[in-house]
Amino acid sequence: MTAAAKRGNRGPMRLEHAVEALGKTALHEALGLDAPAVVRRSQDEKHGDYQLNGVLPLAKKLGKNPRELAALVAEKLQNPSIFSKVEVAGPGFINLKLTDSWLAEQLALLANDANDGIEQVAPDTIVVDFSGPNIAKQMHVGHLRSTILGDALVKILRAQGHKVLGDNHLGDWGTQFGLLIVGMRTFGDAEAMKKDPIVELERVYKLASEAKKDEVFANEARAELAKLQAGDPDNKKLWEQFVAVTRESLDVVYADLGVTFDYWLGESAYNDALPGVVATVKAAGIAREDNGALCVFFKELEDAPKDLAANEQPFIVQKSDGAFNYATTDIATVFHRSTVFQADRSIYVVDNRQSLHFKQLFEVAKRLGDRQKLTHVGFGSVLGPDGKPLKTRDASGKVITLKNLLDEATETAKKRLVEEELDLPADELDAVAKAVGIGAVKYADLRQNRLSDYTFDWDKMIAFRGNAGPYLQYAFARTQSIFRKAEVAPAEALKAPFVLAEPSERALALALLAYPDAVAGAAEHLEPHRICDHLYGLARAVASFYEECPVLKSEGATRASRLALVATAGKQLEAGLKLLGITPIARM
RNA sequence: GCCUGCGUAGCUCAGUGGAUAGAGCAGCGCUUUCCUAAAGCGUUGGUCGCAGGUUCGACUCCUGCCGCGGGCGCCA
Repeated sequence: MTAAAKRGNRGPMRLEHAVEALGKTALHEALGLDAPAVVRRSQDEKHGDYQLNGVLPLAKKLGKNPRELAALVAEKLQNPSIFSKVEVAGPGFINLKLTDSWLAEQLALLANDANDGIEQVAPDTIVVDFSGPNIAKQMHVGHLRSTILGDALVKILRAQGHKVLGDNHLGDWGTQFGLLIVGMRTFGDAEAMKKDPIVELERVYKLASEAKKDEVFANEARAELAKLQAGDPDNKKLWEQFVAVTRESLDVVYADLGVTFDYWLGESAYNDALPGVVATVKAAGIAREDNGALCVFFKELEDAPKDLAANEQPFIVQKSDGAFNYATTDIATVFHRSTVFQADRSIYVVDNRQSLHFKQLFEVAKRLGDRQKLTHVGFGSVLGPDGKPLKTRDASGKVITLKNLLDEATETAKKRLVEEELDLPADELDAVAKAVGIGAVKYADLRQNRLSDYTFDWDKMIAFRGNAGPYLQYAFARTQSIFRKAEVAPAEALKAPFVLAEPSERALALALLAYPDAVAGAAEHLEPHRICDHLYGLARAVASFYEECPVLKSEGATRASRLALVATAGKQLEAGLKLLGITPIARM
């Protein structure tokens, strides 16, 4: 039984699914076969609300005239309580217009649904691995994508009913610590370390990275790393200090962003498991030694995926000096998620540049018997206005740390709020400014397809105009403003029957009813920007509705219905913003 | 060289094999005695990189080419 069937007629449905199902039934009745109805929203409203495209490929297959076939199907679709118009058009499309009363009925289900209409699925345990910053570095704009995307994905999957574990897989182990230890001894400034430890760590790390070109320095670093990994107490103490200092600076940014994790299992958490991983890989017979390192060569394996086999690049599980690397750690992490977390799926929200590594990792994990569904959610790089990878300083020499960006966005929002001279209580000003500023930064990142590179434009990001975070917050605030004046609680208003008379009321209803499909699409493709698109469309529908339909000045059933529309829109904007990790504000 | 991603309006970007390819910004014009103008309405703007192919139908799928980026041995 499907989730929708289980729910019976008590909960709302995904509208597109519902129409698809009606279409499928009609195809079956008319032609005696099962085929997808291929239902899509109409691009142009003069073609109706939805169109059924499935007849055309069938006509080809059956060798029949598509328009005649479409006419047969259209006949079976006749149902005056659901469709006000069923029309064969063009080469064999069937245009469908839904009745106002059926829309109103569906809308009432949606408005009063506990999950805002989001389809509840059979729950999986899903680990979302995101953010994963490195020790000794401040977060910069490049870290935003993984953090924001991952956080949104956690929330979206949770909203579907999954058990989701957010895991921050910190880069807290490995070669860089040898460098840091020697670097601190050579270049460290105790005063600076007290004053602004993360900045000092970063400075020292940069110097050490330069200095490692010198063989003596590099050897020293390797020796200190070996000591650390062997459990040397002095080095362990230093390592702990580096991690703690970094963690402090990270916590400030995560607090600003409102991002939390269920686990902080960095690379160091898997140290003890690494020898076992190597043993397992050896036992599976998929690796061999090459130049002293233990490597998996995919072109030597049976049935290896073509792109992996075509690549010379081996997957190195143990280095020639016997040490382990990130491949080893990542395999251990996969095992941990399977055995300890009982995860059905793991999702890695990591830069596209690591896509080969993840393909290799997933293939190896499969060959080692892991049964999780492993997915790499990649994303493009952050580019500067010149189209090149973003510098850590902008043209004016300003350091683009994430903290600086968030602070400036908040400042700009605050300035704007003061200028507007709204009736905002003074004690709310800072919180609202923060919600607006940070919401703008998050939305600017989330609204784009994650795969494309991202052109970072500081000014645009804090312009707060058009398709931007503050516009959505503004749309929500306006809905709440109406209820303050109406002196009715939105939850009460929702209970009124919907009357869809004006075109903008109908358009708003259609926009609202598309939410469950948008969330399902975002979850299926792991693309939060689908929710951004939906919410922006909804906010526009609400704005147009305000122009055409006075709410408070209307009367009787019309007023009650309009209040219900505003309440439903407000509820959905609020829920949708929360899925994106953006704070809805009742007053701005 | 091999692998991989991208190329859509002046700029930044959407676009499930379907009808006349859409937004925002920028430009031009209009709307505030009216529930928040961070808004609304209108308008200008396109060889969907190029060439083939598959298809009733291609921005979408396939092949080749051009252009830009990323990855390519012990960093992560």
